[in-house]
Amino acid sequence: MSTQGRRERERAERERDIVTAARDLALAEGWEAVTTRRLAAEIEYSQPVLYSHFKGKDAIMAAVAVEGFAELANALAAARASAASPRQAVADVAAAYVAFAEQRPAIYDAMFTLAVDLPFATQEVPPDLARGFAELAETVRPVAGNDDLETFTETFWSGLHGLVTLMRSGRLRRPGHDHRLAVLVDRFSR
Amino acid sequence: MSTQGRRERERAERERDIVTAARDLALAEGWEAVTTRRLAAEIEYSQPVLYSHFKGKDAIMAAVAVEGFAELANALAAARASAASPRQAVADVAAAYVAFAEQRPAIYDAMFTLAVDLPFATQEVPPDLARGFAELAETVRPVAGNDDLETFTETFWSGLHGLVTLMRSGRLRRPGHDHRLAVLVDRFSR
DNA sequence: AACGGAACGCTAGCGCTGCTAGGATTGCTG
DNA sequence: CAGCAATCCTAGCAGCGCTAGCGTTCCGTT
Repeated sequence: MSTQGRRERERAERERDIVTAARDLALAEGWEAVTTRRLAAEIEYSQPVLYSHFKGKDAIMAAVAVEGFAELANALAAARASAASPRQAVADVAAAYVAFAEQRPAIYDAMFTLAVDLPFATQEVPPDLARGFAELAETVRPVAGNDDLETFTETFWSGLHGLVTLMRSGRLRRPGHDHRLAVLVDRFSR
Repeated sequence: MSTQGRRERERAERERDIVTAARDLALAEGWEAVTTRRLAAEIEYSQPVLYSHFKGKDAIMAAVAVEGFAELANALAAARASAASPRQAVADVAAAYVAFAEQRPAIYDAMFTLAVDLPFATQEVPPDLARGFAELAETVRPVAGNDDLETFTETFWSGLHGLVTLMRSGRLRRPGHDHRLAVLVDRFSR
């Protein structure tokens, strides 16, 4: 009876360990360093155990991404809540978004550039992803003007995403970063 | 005398074959299908031959990317030249950029998401890349207002890049695509 | 014209990847 | 206590990018 309960608990715990190990390893050394062998060594189990929890490496990355969605949503919500004005909120939330991407590049990649087996523009979007998007939408609502809010939000999001990815891959010079962000925010706040 | 000339010619030809094969294969089946073995089979030489031309697979991808820069620059130039007005030019060039990315996703990836061993924000930017950027800059000059032109261009570029990447990875719904592009262009044309 | 040497392209193989089949061990159940 | 079921490990597969080392072919020189 309680034995089964304990085993399920241990199993859930181990699943968390896997995701945590993947996350930490990715943050420290990038996703190319996250191999199933290293992951297995990290949790002190053999490789095949991973596959009794996840369909494959992509699914593990997806799990890390889902964690990231929650973090990002929280960061955006905090930035919006503490903003002095609706206009300032746009700038603050944008800055929070960029800061998140810069501080956790590997997680950002898992969320928005790599793993594709996550549902996005469908019904079954991960709740925390929807929450983050909603935060963004509420933030820009006052400046959306006549544009459809969802479309407007997606476009603003794309701008942020473009800045983040181009800069981190070295396509944009590091300086000027704040200026570009300011231009983006300004153009979407008029 | 002429023997050496012939060999150099053949060698150059073979190098072109490699890049072409890589490009075609990537376009047809994506970069994950482009392996050094398949590439070698395609050009009907053995694998190690590739390494006498390029430092590695990344260098081959970089060569494909450089070809892409020329194509993109041409497409942007054509769109700008045939635009009815400066304002319309912004929309047309943006549409041309997006169309390029959609029609040649693999090449776009090599140019802007994958290969990193290309110089970007330095002195030795590939000429065709600089040309493409210059086209973009000239296009948006009339609408840049007081913003620094280079910064403004980079930001607009980021917006386009964000739209392109998020949509192709399934993060944005396919419909709405034209609307989002319209919003972006509108916001950067005011 | 014959030879020494360099350039060339091949076969074979290394260490790594994600992933899986099969068996041994463990622990619960009747 | 016997039998069964779940669990986890060892071993291995096919594929990856890349390279060492050998055999051949062709060139320049005596």
